[in-house]
Amino acid sequence: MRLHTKSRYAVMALADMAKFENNKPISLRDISLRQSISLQYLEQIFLKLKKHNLVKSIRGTNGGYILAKNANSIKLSEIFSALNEKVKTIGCEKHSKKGCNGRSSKCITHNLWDELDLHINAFFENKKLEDLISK
Amino acid sequence: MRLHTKSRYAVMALADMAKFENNKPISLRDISLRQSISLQYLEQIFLKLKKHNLVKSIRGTNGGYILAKNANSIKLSEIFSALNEKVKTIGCEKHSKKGCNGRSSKCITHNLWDELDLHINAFFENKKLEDLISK
DNA sequence: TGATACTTGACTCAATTAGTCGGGTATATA
DNA sequence: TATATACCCGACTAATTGAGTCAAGTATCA
Repeated sequence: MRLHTKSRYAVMALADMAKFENNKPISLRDISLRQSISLQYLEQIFLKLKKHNLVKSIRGTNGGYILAKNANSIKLSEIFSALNEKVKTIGCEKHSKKGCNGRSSKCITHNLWDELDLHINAFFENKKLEDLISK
Repeated sequence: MRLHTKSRYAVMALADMAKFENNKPISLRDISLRQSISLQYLEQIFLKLKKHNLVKSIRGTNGGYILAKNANSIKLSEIFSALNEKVKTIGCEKHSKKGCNGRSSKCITHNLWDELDLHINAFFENKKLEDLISK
């Protein structure tokens, strides 16, 4: 069971931004150097973060990204959903009332995976970006 | 973020056994048919379950497997650990006090992944095999 | 006008997982 | 004692898919 690097890097990068915030745009180059993440990989990630309104971009010289909202109001769940990270219990359509694995009824463990999903999402729902940098 | 099929099938198979338990060994063939899991894949899975003392095997005609303990005392965490399923936050050695990603210090999100790990494990720690079949 | 930095799609490479194959061995039952 | 059943186990294949790179942009500042 693993998280994708994109989600992990997204959280790292945003935490980095929150930490080094000073009203100026932060360039991906800086984040790349500080967090040891390839610049071009970061570009892919920030494209998604931007599309989901977690960051705003400023182009050109001295450009970069700024957080679109305050770090204390960005939930980790938003970041993960921007990156399309989700719990996949393959074969069981999540929340599906229909069958699993092509069978006509729900599989014997169907409810379990649903619960697990809720349990994990609750974790991300209750964590804010700010929680990562304070202290 | 996904579970391996082996872990999922292991839970399904054991739940199946708990459900159809009647003091006789249950053959993998039966489980295979009921749960639509390939027999040979089940064999791989049960090898591990056996090594971790979750099931006992009886060889020969009318052989099969029986649960090594009562369904209400088998924690899902035991099943997952038998199958080597674990949360991997690659790059950060779990619980490591040393650096992440080759850096000298802990990465900015290190504690987060530790917490996530604990959170997920707690879920499996509190679930018993029996919980899946009652009702 | 040149440098900086965001934008975007396509592509490669490697790892890992899912699942199969085939040849065992042990045991119950007829 | 023969035979069928069912566990045992290592090796192998095939496909996915994720991680990360490449290349060719476009916008903006100084």
